[in-house]
Amino acid sequence: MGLRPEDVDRLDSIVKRNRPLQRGDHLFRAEEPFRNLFVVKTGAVKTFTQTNDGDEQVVGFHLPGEVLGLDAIQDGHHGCSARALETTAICELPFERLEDLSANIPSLQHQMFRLLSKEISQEAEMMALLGRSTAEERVASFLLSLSDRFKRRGFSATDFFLSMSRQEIGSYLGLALETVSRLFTRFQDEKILKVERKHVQILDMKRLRAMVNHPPNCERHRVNPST
Amino acid sequence: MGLRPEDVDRLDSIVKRNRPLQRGDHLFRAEEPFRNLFVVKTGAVKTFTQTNDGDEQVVGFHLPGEVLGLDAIQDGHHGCSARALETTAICELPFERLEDLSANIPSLQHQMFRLLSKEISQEAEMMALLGRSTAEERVASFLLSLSDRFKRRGFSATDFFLSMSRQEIGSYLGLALETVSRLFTRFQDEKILKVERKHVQILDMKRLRAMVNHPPNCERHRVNPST
DNA sequence: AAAAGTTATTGATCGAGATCAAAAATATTC
DNA sequence: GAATATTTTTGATCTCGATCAATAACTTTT
Repeated sequence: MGLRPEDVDRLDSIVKRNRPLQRGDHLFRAEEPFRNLFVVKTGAVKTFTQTNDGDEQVVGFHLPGEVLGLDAIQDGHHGCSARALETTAICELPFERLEDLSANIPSLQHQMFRLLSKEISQEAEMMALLGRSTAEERVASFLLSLSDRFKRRGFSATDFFLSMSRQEIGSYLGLALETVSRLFTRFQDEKILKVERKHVQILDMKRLRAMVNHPPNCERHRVNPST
Repeated sequence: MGLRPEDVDRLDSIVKRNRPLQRGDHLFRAEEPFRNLFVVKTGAVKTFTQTNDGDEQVVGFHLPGEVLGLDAIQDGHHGCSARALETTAICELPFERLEDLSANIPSLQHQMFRLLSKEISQEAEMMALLGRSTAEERVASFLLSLSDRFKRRGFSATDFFLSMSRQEIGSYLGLALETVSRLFTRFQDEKILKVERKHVQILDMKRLRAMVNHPPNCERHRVNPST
């Protein structure tokens, strides 16, 4: 990432490695004071908030290489809770030490700004998805996003396991769990996917991509027209 | 913000002030190279992207004191376009210079991290809103958000002008413009608002807040159940 | 391996909000 | 200020996806 080897060592020296989390273990809880950023090494984590009517709203899924806790820098408290979706190894980065290092290593400061900015871009994209698309488009986007992220980490882009339930996917995408399930079934009928419970294979990446770029009813029945 | 006076001078020395934008003028366009962050001094700006079917998707409204361009740090290109909604005064902050200064002024670096983190938190909140709430809740949230932001800047929290159209509000909230219009009418009938085209007065802040915290059908007809 | 609990699928029904349509109010142009 | 264009309001209808319900598949416990 453009850091000199000796700077990498300095960064490495502040990283704490803990014993792995088991499925269901909390990494942190909403309202807790913020001390560390967390990086997923292996496994998967969900972040979520409690809605006013008591049930949980998933705000993100975090795969290996991804950072958690960026929203908490703001006021020193976590705005959401984080739980492991499966056995998960995590690194801890004490944020104060990271700030000190950043002030002394310009390229690290730059990477930090980029990291935060990337999070902002991705969330903006998600807002656009939630604001305008059909259920079909949301599920397709979700699968493509997972596929990309697995690929980037060296896993298969077309054959992977979902570590989250239909319920959690639905909550994240603003859909009922039944709708998610039905779309998986439909995509399978259309030979776009092979789905067997948590095991997903993408058979026709092209058509999946086309769903996101050219939603089914481009002229009529759009969610947000300006015609 | 915890900066020493001499640091404020240094920060001030890199700020550029341009002539005001007129309604409809572009501040920047999607894909353009990123050089500066922008701060709204007076007026209002919308940011938006083009959807694949050609029309515009509003991703944010920016009022005095708010910063634009944070999503572009990531890869050096703007991910959305920005246009003035009314006559608007803007300050420009050359980002490279800001990075240099940040490396030398720890409290400035800290403020930068907080600023980026705040943007992440706010977008996460918006995602939650788009993911689970009814049209009523969205419009109520939107009005409360504007009210807060005006108040923070010393304007009236209960009496203000919308600089954006119903269309733009709808696009931002993931609703049809007709739905926005109908809700304004309904809130007026219920004596919660007085709306006269762009002029909004909040008559019953309590009930408006209650809509966001206790959505109408808390038990049934929720968008995302987990019962 | 049977029992109990979870999670996922599938079907039937219903409603919030999108879409279509037209009129009314406001803004802009000539 | 009449004419044209834009924005907003209001009404009627329709659809996607939520909700309700029941079964099926899988997991965990005993």
